[in-house]
Amino acid sequence: MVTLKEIAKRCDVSVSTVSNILNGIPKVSEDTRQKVLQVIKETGYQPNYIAQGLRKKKTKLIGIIAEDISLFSTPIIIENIMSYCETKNYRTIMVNLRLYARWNEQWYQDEEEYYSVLNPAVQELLSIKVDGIIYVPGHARNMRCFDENFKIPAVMTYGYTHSPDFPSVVIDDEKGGYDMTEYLLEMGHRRIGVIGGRKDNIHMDKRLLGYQRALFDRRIFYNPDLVCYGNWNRESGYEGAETLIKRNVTAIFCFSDIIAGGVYDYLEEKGLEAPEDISVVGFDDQVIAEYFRPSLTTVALPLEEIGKKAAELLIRLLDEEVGQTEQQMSQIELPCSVVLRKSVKRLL
Amino acid sequence: MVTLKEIAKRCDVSVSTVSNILNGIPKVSEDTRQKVLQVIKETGYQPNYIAQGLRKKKTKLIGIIAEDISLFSTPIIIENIMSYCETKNYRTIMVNLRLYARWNEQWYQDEEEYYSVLNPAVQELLSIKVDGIIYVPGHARNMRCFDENFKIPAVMTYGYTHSPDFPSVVIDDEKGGYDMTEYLLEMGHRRIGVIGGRKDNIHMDKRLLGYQRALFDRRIFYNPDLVCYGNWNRESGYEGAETLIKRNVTAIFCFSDIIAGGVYDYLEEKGLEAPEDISVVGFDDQVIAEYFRPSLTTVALPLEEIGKKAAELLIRLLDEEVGQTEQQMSQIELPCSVVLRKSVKRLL
DNA sequence: TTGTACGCGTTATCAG
DNA sequence: CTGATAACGCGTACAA
Repeated sequence: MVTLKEIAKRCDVSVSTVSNILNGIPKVSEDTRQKVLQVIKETGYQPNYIAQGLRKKKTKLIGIIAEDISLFSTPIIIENIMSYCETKNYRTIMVNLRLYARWNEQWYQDEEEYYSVLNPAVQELLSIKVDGIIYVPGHARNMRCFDENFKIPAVMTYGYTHSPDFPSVVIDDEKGGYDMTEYLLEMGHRRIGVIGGRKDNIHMDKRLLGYQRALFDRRIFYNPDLVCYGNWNRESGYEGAETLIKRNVTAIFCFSDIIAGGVYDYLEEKGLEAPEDISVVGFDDQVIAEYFRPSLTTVALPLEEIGKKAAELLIRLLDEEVGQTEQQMSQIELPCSVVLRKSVKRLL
Repeated sequence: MVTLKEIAKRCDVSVSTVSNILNGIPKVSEDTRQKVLQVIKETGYQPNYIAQGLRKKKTKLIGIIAEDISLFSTPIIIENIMSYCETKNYRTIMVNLRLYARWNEQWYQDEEEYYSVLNPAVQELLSIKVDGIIYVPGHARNMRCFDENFKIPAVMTYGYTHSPDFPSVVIDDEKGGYDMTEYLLEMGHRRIGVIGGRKDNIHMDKRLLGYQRALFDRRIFYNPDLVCYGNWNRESGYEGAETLIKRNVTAIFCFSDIIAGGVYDYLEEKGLEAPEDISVVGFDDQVIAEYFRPSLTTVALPLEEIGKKAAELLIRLLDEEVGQTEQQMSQIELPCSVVLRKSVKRLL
């Protein structure tokens, strides 16, 4: 690694002079300035960020903790965090907890195990002296990643912190559920089945709430028999489809695209076709939605906006040294959008 | 951050004593040992890795440079790197170049721009004092990421370094192309079309070479008219299908699953069906392959193995201080595997 | 323009 | 057995 000292030696000047030049301190002769800049260019010198931070107390480095980068939502959020940070001259670095690969969905069960993975990761970022941290979980839930006396600013994406100290940027699941249900109602559907995840899951509860509210606004009775709980996976979709079709629904609202994949599986097996025989919609707008036949009408998550907003929030915290007062927006909800494709039929 | 000094103060001992206890140096009374360990547990103290590295010259930290974590192959490779590192008690940290998001496929064109992104990322990892680096590109090509006098060990995945200093772990594209072609031949196909990427692309060239060799081994003449160059995307698949079907192929070998998606688009539009009217196979075994109707027979990349092997190589370099001599295996090729699904029909 | 103390948390060394 | 202190690395700030 090329250091300041080396540059100084090559130019026969002191480290101070080189440092001054780099920091734009004017009291340097033009001659030495040119010479030093030349050598810096030749050697490709770049400052050691850690050493800089040692004195300046600011590293201009933001740490990202991802629960699992293999989940479809994570890279998109991270990409947008990074993109925004770059425009504000912050660099980023990332640690990956690999929770999903490690424990396959069970990670939020055992607190102790969770912290045994989280804490070293946090320590790693603190060692590096990041100025702030953004946390990117795999799915929405109530989070307690950092305790109250955590020293540096942190922002939560996707999850709920319920803490004014750590703002969170979440998706508006309820409105997503509402909008899609409203769309199906608009298309003439009245018996709309639902297949989702487990009962205590935040996504599940909020989307279902939106579904109920949309029905209610049209004065349609909510029928719990048309709601299937499951595991967010393809099998749940298959089983849910079987149940719901027996109960004569005209449309199935899957709370994930993967579930919709299972519904398609069932339809294919029974020789049925969407949207002719039954309408199917999803949630997430994963890449696969576009490859389904027929392509899947679904609800797109505002992942780009989440990343951008979280970065924006953190950097504001960092640059403006906002007091606790300004943190009214300690929770920001971002809207989903319905993406129309070809899996819904208009009735009548 | 809890520091050694704090622990020492709380226990009324010196930092040296605490440090000795943590490092298992035996000349400490059992009493103080217990007390200190107790306090360490209570406070959740964890050593500052950077400070440790300052003296020990080893941080037990491995840096990963990803060209773009949004590409399907990257998270899988990284996941497996990390998983292996963890078993060997190495921690990992990652920087993301975002090349794809930045320049959309054009990143390998302009050297200067490329290095303007790569160099700060490398510097970031060097600042942090990682013990070694693994590079994860978005696609295979010849790489010169690090110059000869780069100080720390580095391993390349996916790309070709052609340098004994930096071993690379790559996929055996040629054998992948061979095996799939051989499978199609085995199924009775003789006129097999190909749709791939651009001409100078390593994946394209090697897969095509495998295709040719498989034909040759069966004494079938290679017909360049049955090979369509393109952009690896859905549109290329659509256009390629149009061309190849006019030329009466019975099977189309798409060099990516995405291309196969375009072929399916074309078939649907023309009222044709795979595999009845024509057989279609892909390459990559992305998640979408399983959601295609009919599900897509394709070639799976050894991404897990790449990640694991790269980590293994790097850690061996790190732990054993191998001399240049032992680095015979400066390039390791890992085999792909054919995944049979439902998009191929047996002829006759 | 230069010399040099200082910032950080840990470990190594040596004295008590 | 325990503790004081130097050293590690590199860049910045301030006095000279």
